Parts: sequence; C-alpha cells; structure tokens
Amino acid sequence: MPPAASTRWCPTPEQVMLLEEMYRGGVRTPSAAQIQQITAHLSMYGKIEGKNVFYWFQNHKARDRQKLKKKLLLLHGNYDRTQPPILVYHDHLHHNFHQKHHHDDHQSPLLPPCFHHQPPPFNCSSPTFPPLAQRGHASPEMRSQNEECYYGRIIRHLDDDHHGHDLHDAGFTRRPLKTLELFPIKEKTFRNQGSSSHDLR
Amino acid sequence: MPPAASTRWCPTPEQVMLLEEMYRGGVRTPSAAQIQQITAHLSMYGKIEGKNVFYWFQNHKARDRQKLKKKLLLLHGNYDRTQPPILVYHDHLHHNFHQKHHHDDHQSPLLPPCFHHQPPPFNCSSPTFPPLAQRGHASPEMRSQNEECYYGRIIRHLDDDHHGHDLHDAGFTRRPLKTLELFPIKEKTFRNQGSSSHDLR
DNA sequence: GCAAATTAATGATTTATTCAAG
DNA sequence: CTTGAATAAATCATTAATTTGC
Repeated sequence: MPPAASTRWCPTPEQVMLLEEMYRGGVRTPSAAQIQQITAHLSMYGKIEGKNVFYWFQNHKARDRQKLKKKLLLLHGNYDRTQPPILVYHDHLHHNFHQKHHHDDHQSPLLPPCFHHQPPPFNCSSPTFPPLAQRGHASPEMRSQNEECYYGRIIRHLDDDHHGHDLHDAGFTRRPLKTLELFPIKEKTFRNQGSSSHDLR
Repeated sequence: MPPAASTRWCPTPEQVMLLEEMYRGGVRTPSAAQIQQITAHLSMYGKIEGKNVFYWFQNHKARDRQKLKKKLLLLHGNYDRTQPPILVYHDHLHHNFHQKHHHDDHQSPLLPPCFHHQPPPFNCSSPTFPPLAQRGHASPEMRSQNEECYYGRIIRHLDDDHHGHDLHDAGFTRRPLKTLELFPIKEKTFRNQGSSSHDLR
C-alpha cells in the first residue's frame, strides 16, 4: 500500500479564493513569470506547483467560455445585437474595456499587490461576466422516467427495509434496532475517504 | 381520515443532538452502511429513515459551507491565517483540520460508541484521501499553437521543484518562495486536459 | 394571551459540476 | 469526447419561531 501520494493538487480554499480573485481581476493567461509569482505566493497556503496554476487558469477560462457559449446559444433568438458582445473568447478580446475603476479594489490582502490592479495586460475588469446564477428549471417532459434513479446512493441502497410508503404509523416505529453489522453492500475501490477497514458506499 | 401523514421528517431533539454530535465528530458523508447504523440507532428516539439521515448530513454540510463562505467573504481581508482553514470544498479537503481536540469529547452517552471518536472511517482522515487520478495534461496535438506553446512552457519550466508526486505533506508546504529556474521535466502519459477551446457538452 | 401573518430554519428535490474511466 | 457515479449548489416546500393586532 504505497501511500499512493495523491496524484493531484487539491487547492485550499484560500488558494481558490485568490485565484478567483485574480481571475476576476482579469488574469487569464499568465505568463511563465507570472505563474511563478503566483505559485510562490500561493504556496504560502498549501502545496502547489506552477502547473497547477497554469491548468487552473486554462480550465477556468475554458469553462467560462463554455458557460457563455451555452448561454448565448440559449438566448439565440432574443440576443440583442446592439448590445456589446458581453464577453469574449480569446483573451485579446477581453481586455481594454473598462478599466481603472475597480470600484475600490478591496482586493484581499492575501493577494500579492502585483495582482491588485493587474493593470493592462490581463485585466479585464469586473463588470464583465455576470455570474448570473440563473437556474434552469427543466422542462417537465424532460425528466421522464428516471425519477427512480435519482437521488444518491441512499435512496437506492438504504431505504430497502420498509421502504417507501408505509404511512406514518402514529407512534414511533421503534424499529427493532437492527443493530447492524456493517458491511457488505459492495466496496468501491477508490474515491473514498481515508477509510480504513470498512467503508462501503 | 388519514391524518395525511405529515410530509416530512421531524427530528426529535435527541436525534438532532446525536446527529450534531456525529457531525462535530467529523462525520460528513456517511457511507450507506454508516447511514444504516445511524438510522438504526436513532430510531430509538423516533421515526426515522435512512434518507432522513442522508439528507440531514447533506444539508448540514452544505449550510455549514454556506455560512463559512459568507463569513470569509465578509472578513475577506482580516482573515487570520493562523486559524484553521475553516472550511472546505470537497469533503476531501476538510480533513486534517479540527480534530483531536474536541475540548474533551464528552460525547453523549446516547451516542453509540462507534461514533464517539469516529476516528478512521469518515473522519477527517489525514492527508490521505482519495483523489488519485492523474489527470490532465494536454494532448500535444490539437491545440492552437499559442496554447500549446504555453502549455509546454509552463509545464516544463515551472514544474520543477519536487515534481512528480510526493505525497501530500500533511501541513502546508509553506515553501520558501523559491523563485524558479526552469527545468526539463519529464512528463508522463498524458490524457488530455479539456481546457482547450472547444468544450461544450 | 392567542392566532393570523411574517419570517427564519431546515427537510426534500432538482440541477450543475466534478472526477475519472471508456 | 462522452459518460456514469458522486456530490455540491440551488431552490422548492413545509414546519417552527416570531411578530403583530386585537
């Protein structure tokens, strides 16, 4: 049992926060030097390597694009062409929009100064991407039959005994305290928490 | 006159107390078997089903996160680094923080022994946890060249110090800010790293 | 005091992301 | 790229607190 050194980076909350802050500040494709800098600073909060930073920005940028693309497709028809493109794709495009007026950059003190105003190169300014957490609300027809396979493992694995709908019997069930004995229920090999012996999901 | 069975579970004070105790003890995402166990024990105090337990932990965890996130955002600046990271993201991340020093675990006698110190299974394990997938890394081809350059540059230049995988050193690395010096680096099998420019699902 | 009216908590569902395997 | 499993985020819905007018 090799300690199997975890193979990937697990950013700490602070790291994520700072990265997001930089991202919001306009950083998109930091140069090698910048990555070094960022890495050095973030290493204060936990293990981290340059590639983690690099990938983080790559991924974040890509997924942002993804989100926007989807959103645009959805709007599709009612997209008002008179409005500014909302955002962009290639890095080149983001820049030079608003600028300079980060309300009052109350950047986290955790963020190295050099990233505070992150001026020209990759600063994109804030009022840009609206997070817009508008929810979907799926169309009813779409959820057809899979009601059953829905919520997690619990419903499926656990609610076996006296499942569903026996109505609420008035008093307590005071069910026989079947005291378990953990186990069976199949093992999963990875992705379990530090579990020692038993840990079945 | 079906009393129209109430529509949702109403935990008894004992149940809530025990659940909270387990939560404080580190339980976050109990496995199916664990849920069974918990459910069986809690049924002593009132009607309860596995899914109630499942949902309880889901909600409690989520609302904890929520609270902390809000708090962090508010503090934003005056975040005391000497304090434990406070929270987390994925379960994996929580671990290794609080622990061991629950003032003096005066666990309720109501709590089955197996949940008292709840050490290994789902507790904040140590630095071990799951993620063991070596992800990513771009597939060299199919990449607009600028990205590729980037990729190459970074990975190869930045990933120097303690490349590969050494395990998660428990604490933070707090590495000395070593500022670079590029390196060769041998990368292994790459998979791909979705972040290029096209990613819609 | 005590309900109807409001608001806060929290149980239950649904949707979105993430991870890693195919 | 696509997908199944897991789980986090968002949000819907009902119950419990609290407030308010009498």
